[in-house]
Amino acid sequence: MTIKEIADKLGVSSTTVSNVIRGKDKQVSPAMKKKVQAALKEFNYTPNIGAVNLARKRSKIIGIIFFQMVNTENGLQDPFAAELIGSIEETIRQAGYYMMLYISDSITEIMYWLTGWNMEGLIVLGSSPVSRKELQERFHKPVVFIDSFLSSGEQNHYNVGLDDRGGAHDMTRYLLEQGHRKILFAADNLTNVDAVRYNAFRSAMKDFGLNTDKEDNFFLLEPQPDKLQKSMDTLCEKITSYTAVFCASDYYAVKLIGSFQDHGIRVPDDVSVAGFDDNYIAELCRPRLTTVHQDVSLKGSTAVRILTAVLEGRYNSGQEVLLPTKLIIRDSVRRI
Amino acid sequence: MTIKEIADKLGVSSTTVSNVIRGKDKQVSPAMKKKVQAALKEFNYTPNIGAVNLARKRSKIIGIIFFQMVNTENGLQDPFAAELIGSIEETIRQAGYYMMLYISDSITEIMYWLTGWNMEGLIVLGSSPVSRKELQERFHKPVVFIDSFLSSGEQNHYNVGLDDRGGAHDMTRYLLEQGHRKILFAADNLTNVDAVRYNAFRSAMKDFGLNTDKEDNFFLLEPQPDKLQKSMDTLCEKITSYTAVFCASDYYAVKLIGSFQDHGIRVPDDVSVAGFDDNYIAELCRPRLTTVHQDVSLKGSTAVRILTAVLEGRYNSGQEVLLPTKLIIRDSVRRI
DNA sequence: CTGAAAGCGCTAACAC
DNA sequence: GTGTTAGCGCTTTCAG
Repeated sequence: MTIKEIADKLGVSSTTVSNVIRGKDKQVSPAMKKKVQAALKEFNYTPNIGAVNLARKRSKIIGIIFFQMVNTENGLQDPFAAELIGSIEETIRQAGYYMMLYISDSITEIMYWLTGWNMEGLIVLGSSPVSRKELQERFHKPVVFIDSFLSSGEQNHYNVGLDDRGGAHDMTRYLLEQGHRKILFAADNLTNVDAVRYNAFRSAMKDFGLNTDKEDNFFLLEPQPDKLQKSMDTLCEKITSYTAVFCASDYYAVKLIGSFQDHGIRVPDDVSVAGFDDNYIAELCRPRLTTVHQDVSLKGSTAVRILTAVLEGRYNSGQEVLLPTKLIIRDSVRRI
Repeated sequence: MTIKEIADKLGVSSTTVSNVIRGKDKQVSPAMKKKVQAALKEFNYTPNIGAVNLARKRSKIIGIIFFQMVNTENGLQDPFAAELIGSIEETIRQAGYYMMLYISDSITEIMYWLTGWNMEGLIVLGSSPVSRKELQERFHKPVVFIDSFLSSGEQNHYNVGLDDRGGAHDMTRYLLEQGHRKILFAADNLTNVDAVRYNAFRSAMKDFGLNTDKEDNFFLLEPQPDKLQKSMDTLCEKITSYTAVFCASDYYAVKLIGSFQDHGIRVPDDVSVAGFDDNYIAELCRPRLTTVHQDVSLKGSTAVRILTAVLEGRYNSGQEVLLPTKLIIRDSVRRI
């Protein structure tokens, strides 16, 4: 059922129908309005969104893209990405936009998709720095990154991140307060967010006058599925000289607790373990994980809100938003 | 850069340009073809997909919808949904379609979205039976359900599910072989997939000449966040008369193992626990979970493959596809 | 082999 | 108030 068909049935022009549809009421008589509205209802009219977009030269589509991260399987597997997408979808829908998802690391493909659909804006998860620059050059609409870092002078780009610094600092302080001195930080890389977390850990240690030597306080986990177990085992052997390990994510923390258990090392009796993120596994495992909480849904909705505000010309805050963290004390760290 | 602009620059008609773009080579001279292709490259032409769709009266969009399930939070939180979406996206993209995601349980909203975007097909996750019938009446294009059930005579609808029956049967057999006789089945409902699993459990028990009384072998978990812990506690108190519990999902199994531990009940020494799904938590927790594996990514890609095959008129298998399960024996069930 | 013209469903000046 | 008309960017007859 098209506007024209409705108009014909009513013996009026399509402009009139279009006008009442779009609420340009002032230009149409009350009687006509009633009549048209009745017909609209009767024939169950639904606008062809594509046609509207073509005519209005916009799309109301917000693209969500995953730059696939290296060394990682299907990025959507982890609950973090899932919750994020869920909250993004909800916020987009409520704002009257539509969402298209694309997972790729080919800038060519991405650009084709972006311009082909005339996307109004973009939300990027897991940005890789390489393609990042090209994006900047070839896509001239607002883009909001999640957990990324803006370069200086980056126009029309926004970022919603986490106060990783504060979170890691708080956790380190807590470990120190519980009497721990020999603490190991474990992560699978030392870039982006993980670097921030590690540096905050380090600086908190330093403030306490403790050893800050990377050789001594950092352990690199190999993320590849076939190598991860081996690095966990290595860590288990090495652990005797430490009383606590602070993992860059809950996933690794829980995995590590399991490995410790397999090696007959008790948590937290023999060694304490702390995580980061407060995933749903943090409360599922035993001992329950002491970790740093972040509000993932808020991250997603914030990203969308910034984007829509920019699109509608009503954004006036900074390009960078850092969400707060919260220390969650459970059972995997003990006082010594 | 539009077709017309390119055509003007080259001094040819837009039809010619369009022809080479669409590979209608036979109708255009090799020389012309080269020339146009060069221009296309030079000006970095990208078709306006919306315009193409309008002209061709199709959309190449496949809609993915979540009927929000009752009693459940953001459905996307769980890793199952996440992995599913990931594999669906990948398969859709590779098949040359686009994906739009929508989470809603309002049939009105859904219909608006579906017809407004002229979706070519639909994949439904977590269907609720109510809206299901309306969908059937109002959307006359192929829809593939995941983990649902087709009513007889349902036209143009497909379902990809799991051999839940076989999986639950295998697990029950295994528990019996390990010497268990008093087995409790725990789930948060007795509909859909969970009903199939429970019935298969029951029938395997019956085949073994064992008690099949629901009062005695079924425990209802209250899924609401504030009530779940209480039902877990109740289960823990009740457990003395059983030697094993078979949970309808890994999530509950792991949660239950934690609760048992909290109550000083050892798994698998005091009681065995089995799960279903083989989530990534199944290998993360301790003891590692004995469970029934399903290939979630395959589920997603199968759904998309069926849909695209139907759309392209090359589907000739049944409306119902049941994916196989596999028994995964780990450490949460012991021989008694 | 190439091009003119109509049309996909809708919007937006601009007349009447 | 209501209708006419010209597009939005592309495809697709149908002539030449």
